[in-house]
Amino acid sequence: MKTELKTILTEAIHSAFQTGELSACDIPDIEVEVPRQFEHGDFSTNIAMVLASRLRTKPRSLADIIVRHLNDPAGIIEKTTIAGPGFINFHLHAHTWIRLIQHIHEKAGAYGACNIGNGKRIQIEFVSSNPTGPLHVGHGRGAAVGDSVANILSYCGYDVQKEYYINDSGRQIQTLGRSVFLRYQELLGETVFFPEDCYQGEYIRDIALKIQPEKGDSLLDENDEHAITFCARYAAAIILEGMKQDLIQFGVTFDNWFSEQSLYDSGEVDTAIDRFRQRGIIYEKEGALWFNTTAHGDEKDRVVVRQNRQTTYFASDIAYHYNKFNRGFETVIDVWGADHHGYIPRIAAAIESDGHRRDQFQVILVQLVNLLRGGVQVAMSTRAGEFVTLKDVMDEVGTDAARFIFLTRHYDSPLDFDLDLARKKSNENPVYYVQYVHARICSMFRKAADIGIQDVSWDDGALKVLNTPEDIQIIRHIARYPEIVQMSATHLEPHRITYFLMELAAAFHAYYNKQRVITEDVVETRMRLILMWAIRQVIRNGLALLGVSAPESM
RNA sequence: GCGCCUGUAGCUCAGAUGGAUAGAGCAACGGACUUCUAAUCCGUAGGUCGGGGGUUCGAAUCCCUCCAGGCGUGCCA
Repeated sequence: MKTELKTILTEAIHSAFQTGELSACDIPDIEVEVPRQFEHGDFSTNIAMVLASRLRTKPRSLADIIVRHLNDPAGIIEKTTIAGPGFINFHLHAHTWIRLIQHIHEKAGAYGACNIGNGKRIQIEFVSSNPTGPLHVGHGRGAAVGDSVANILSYCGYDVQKEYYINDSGRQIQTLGRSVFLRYQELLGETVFFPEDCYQGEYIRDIALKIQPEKGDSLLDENDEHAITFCARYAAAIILEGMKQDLIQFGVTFDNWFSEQSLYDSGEVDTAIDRFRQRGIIYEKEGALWFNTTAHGDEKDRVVVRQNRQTTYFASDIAYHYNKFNRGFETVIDVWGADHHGYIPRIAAAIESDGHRRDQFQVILVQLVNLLRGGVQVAMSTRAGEFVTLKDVMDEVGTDAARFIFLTRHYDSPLDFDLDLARKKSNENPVYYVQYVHARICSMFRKAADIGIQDVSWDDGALKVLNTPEDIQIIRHIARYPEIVQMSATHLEPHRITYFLMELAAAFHAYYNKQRVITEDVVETRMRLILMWAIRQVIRNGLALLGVSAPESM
């Protein structure tokens, strides 16, 4: 609709150029938007005001000229007015709106999809939790955001790959091995000192318990280093498997699981270091190897290889991101916890040093989640092993509620996750509020089938029935959906869809209370059902992008 | 100290990438079920968009500055 109006406007301006009523100039991007006020019409444009400053004339008289040159061959506009400082407001014919329903019927599951991605290959890496403990709610938010962004991007024509980066190398894994080994020794009756920097959680004991029947007490005879390495691998595998199961329950699957260790095994870390070293980007100082990240705006250079010859995580991250781009992705998105934001400049520096543009690397920083129960914050401490896991939350409130609530905030804003609210089956719970729309419409269709109405495909008769103010209002609402999807794709912001759905749900429930759908008038009923069908489709499409189910009944 | 993020109704948050009279949910108050699912709806009340400057026809939105909060600032992960 907007594009049609833009075309009409562009032609009108050109036409005015030709008659000399406007002196020719470059036409800026024409903005057409939905006004806040209903009286301001269905769409409005500020083009006259923008042009006025260029042509140094009065916006209102300019608007007047443009309006006189408007040509609307398809007859979509009912009337055009000039208002305020120079807005041109368009009021569309009811049938223009109702025709949109036909469009939705044709597009169905693809209504809202677009091709702004044009097949561009894009990778999104998320969760990527170290396999040293179960996923907690914070990871859940990252998973919900990452998965939904991936859905949205592929819906908008991008070729998306979802990847999980497994930090299965380095000190944390060593610590994991040590923790498990200590618990294992403890289990076999040895008195051990369990240090504070080891993983305190009960799950460490559970893993040790699994090793015992397999290995007996034989690990005690091996040297500690071997035993710890064994425990580390064993534990990481179990934990990783658990995370995969949790993610499956959460409805998140990955296209690829990428191991950090593999970067060392394949020599890619060394290769990356050598390559940058040859180019002088990595240099030696005080016995360590440094990456010249300040050249790309970082505060200070960062160490890649320490004095003791051990590599830092930055080293493997350089190799990892190099590897990503080598796989042909045009854009790479990382989803991180907001506490890692200090890491962006150095990764960006590494990527730029490889000859990629800064905008080919995007980071979504997800703020933390506060769990609330009874209005009180649930204490969480990873260190002490006291945390509520993602699985706990899913089991308690369900995956739909969890996913939806994780997406009810901009990722940049901390999220209060109210467990009591999430479990509640009432209008206070936004998940049910939206899902209820779908269930209600499904119920109508069951009712309609009972009285013999089966076929609800588009019919031109709808043009005569769906023209009440209530109908037009809700059609205007669903008309905005494709733009919302596009915006959330370009901004990587799934919450826009969440909000859209909540608003659409409100509009539907209001409609439902005001306008009866199933009546004795079979023809009218069928026409109204055509609209209901479209609304249900939009709800379904939106929920799908969020990874939330659309139940037939509740 | 420096950097990033945040500051909008009593509370939790949206705000179309500069538009017209700033919105929603919760909480408060008053209403609506012999009705396609009341898991719903309608109404009332609530604001110095943290403060102050600037940019322009026009600012919650962009720039500067100050204040408050969060996070970061390792040869940690």
